[in-house]
Amino acid sequence: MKGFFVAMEQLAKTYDPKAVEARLGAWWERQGMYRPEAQRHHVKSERPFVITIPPPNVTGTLHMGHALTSAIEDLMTRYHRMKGARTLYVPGTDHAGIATQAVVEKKLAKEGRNWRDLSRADFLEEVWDWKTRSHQIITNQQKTMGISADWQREAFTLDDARSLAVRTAFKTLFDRGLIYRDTRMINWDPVQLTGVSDLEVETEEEGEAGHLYFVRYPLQTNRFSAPAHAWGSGQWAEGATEWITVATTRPETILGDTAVMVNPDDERYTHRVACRALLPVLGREIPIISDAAVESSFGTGAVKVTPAHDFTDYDVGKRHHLNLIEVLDERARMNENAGRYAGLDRFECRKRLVEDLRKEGLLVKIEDYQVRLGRGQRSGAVIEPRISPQWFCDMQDMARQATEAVRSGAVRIVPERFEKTWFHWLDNIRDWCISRQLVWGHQIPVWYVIDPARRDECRPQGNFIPHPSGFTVGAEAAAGRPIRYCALNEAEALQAAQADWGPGVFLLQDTDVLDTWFSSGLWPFSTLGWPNLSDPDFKAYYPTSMLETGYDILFFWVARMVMLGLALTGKAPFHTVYLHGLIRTADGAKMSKSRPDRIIDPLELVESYGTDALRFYLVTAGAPGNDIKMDARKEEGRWRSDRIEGARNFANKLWNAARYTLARLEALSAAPSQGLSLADHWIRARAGQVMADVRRLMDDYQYGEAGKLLYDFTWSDFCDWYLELSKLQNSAETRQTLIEVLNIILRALHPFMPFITEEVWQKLKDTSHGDGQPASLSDFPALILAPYPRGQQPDASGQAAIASINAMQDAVRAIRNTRSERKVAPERRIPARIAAGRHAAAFEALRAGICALAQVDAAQLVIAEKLDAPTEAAVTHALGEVTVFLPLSGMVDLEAERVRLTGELEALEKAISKSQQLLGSDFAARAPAAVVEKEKARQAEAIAKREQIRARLADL
RNA sequence: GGGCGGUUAGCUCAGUUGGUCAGAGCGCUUGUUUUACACACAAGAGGUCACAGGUUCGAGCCCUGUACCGCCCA
Repeated sequence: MKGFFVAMEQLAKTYDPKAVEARLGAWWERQGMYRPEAQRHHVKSERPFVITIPPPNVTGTLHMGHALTSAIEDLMTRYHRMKGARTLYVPGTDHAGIATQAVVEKKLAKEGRNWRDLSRADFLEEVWDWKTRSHQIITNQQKTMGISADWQREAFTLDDARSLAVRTAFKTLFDRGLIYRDTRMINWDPVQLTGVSDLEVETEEEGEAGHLYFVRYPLQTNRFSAPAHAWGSGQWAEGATEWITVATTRPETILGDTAVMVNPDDERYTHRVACRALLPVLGREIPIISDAAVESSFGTGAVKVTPAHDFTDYDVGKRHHLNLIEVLDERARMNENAGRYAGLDRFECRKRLVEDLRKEGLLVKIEDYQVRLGRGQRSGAVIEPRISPQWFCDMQDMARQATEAVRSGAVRIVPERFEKTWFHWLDNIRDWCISRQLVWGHQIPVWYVIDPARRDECRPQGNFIPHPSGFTVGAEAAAGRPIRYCALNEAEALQAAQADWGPGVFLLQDTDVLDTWFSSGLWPFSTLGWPNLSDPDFKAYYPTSMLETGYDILFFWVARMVMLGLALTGKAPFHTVYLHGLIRTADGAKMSKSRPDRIIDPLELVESYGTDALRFYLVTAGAPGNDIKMDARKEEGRWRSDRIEGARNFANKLWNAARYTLARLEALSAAPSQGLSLADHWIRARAGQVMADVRRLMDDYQYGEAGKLLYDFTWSDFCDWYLELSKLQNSAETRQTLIEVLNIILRALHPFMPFITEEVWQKLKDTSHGDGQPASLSDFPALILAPYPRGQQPDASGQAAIASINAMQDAVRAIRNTRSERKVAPERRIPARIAAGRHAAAFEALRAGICALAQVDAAQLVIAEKLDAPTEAAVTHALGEVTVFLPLSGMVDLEAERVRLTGELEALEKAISKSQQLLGSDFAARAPAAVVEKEKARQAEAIAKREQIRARLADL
């Protein structure tokens, strides 16, 4: 027993994550255990498991969403590594063009500097500085989270290898005619001064508080052909006799109107079609047209048409050959076409124009209206539809292939319900605007042949560089030669151009950069050496196995990876997509979007509870694809969460179970062989049973359920029952069982709680040295590389052990219940008589355990197959096969006992008659035999109990 | 307007082939300094699984409809 206490002293009474996490993380990495090459123990038949990290943006720090990502991905990685697959988890970060640029712009603004005053080179230096700092924070966070990624393969979307991949991808698609440049209406961010894709525009579901303005336009008639008075005179419309009233939320765009339109089926306006109206302010003659695009129920049924500033109107304009008149500039200020309002911001213009309309008697009314505004995802600015030359990627064929990949099962989406979203989006896809007018990103690999006469005009003006497409040689001079070249680099472009144009040709590269998602879209293969098809990583690890991310970027990222992967590598880049839910704050707001004061740095929670607790919580908090509302609240400046606290308590439970077990192993090191006890047998059978379920759940992506199962097994079966029973056993077999079951628990829990399990496992390995150490313990240098436990359905004797222990547990609980109800003093040992039926032998074997667990007096414990009810007053528990009598002289209230038993009897009668009814119905004929048998057994047990209780009541 | 998800114990949530499925954690009540753990142990209270129909021998689980909440797309 001496060794017992010594060993106990060695481990702290409470688990201290700080003492082990950093040390173990560094050790695993230093030992190369995160690298696939280091896994000498891999099982040949297992396919490699490859997962690339969703590269976090280098905009700042990671939030809880990233922590969830890390927890799940690393769980998958560690699980497959332990299952014996060669495992590669590729880490990296994303340059996040528009987002990072916006963050750095803001940072400079805070310092009182305007980024547009800086040269591009100087600004880029600022961004790189930011990137470096952010990257450092992010990797520190990820290492703290314990992700077992191969850091030697770390990638960045803007590093040299990824840049080559981007240029190659662009050129490949360009050469296939799938990337083209065109001038069309796109979404324009007037704050960041760049085009953005459809996906980057966000619309508030309910709309925002705004107004609907009803404005009347005078119609041209014989007597009123044009305004005779100046705008602002108050008499502008003098002489007009007929009017058409339009409703608009954007009166300032009236200046760009080139028509008024009504629905062809709207009889109110039939007679107006083909009339001409006079545009307020400018007096421009515009036609009244009919087009089905108008909803008659909106406003007056007549709407203004501004083809240059509205998507619908743009299409209408094309159909009706209307003029395009732009009245807004790139910053959404009124331009020279706005007449007297030129130079005003759009909102200021709106105010003034509405006032002027009122003055001229053209404003009919203003109603409150919820306006659905599109806002830039990063800038929050109101997005303007704008006609602009941009690069596009033709999505039609790629989308079809991506659809087919999921439909055919080549790509599986988990949970399955997201497949519908996938199909819907891809079926309605529009071409992707891939160019951005930013500085931070992959410059488009296209070079223009510049007109020699205009070379000076293209020079940078401060930080502004004119787009070279405006300075190319003319068509005549080109004489059929290309005026732009797409190439992998400038040298190649120049070589190609010189072949056509001679040595003096002057080229300038396109100044636009690519949408960040274009480079992210190549991630699963750009990180593995593509476009070098003979790169060993590409050959060994592509296609990857798994893509794990939040469902909010299914379109942004996942769909584009599948499309680009299929188009460029001919293969879907992964076969499974696992989508997790979003982390929300206690009041349901999206964590990533919410106010900064609500964003939780995972490291704060790690500081409070430890990484393992945070990880276990995140993985078991919800079901796949479901959002997780965190219960975190701030107390005294510190984030607290009851759920994570629960996970921390579990870690501590495991720690103490191990602490006790390790001490016992020392104490039992010379224990004699006595054969497996019933308890030993039981816990082994249970372990096999539980692990079978855990494996099934893990392979079915039910990580939360698997975690809960292990939690219950560890806490209830192992700690509450087995460890308590083992205290009474001193055999070599019990020592062996302790080793094996703890070993199973540690291995099974490792993907959930990597640090504490490795720490304890190493100690178990040291303590259990010598013969009989399981191979899964002795043959591996670290738990991270040890095999995941196999499940095993219990054999007949295992099932018998489980049945007996279950019966014993029922008996013990019944006795404890009575002790508590009757307020028996905790230290008082009581007599008990147990009629255990077929479990009699088992109960006899468990005699000491029963006495210890239920505080029964060993001298007064009678166990037999059958027993007569005691003659003295006693409490009776009818437990089916087992009956427990507790003679508690002087403590049994006969009347109370009669009431209690009568109550039980009534419940049983009810259950029996319900059973009877069921068995008498079609159920017996229609339900599967096994189910019917079960029901019969249940009824039989109820009847047995009833008889026991009836007999007891008769005795009372 | 189209689509998806949610509505289960006071709170946060599990419950995937319809047959002990009515669960967990936290909280609550009552005991306990039991020599691994008070970050614990033991006992207990607490829900007609949103509502209305339907299918079925049998329905939180399948179908239809309704209400409310959330999200996505137009």
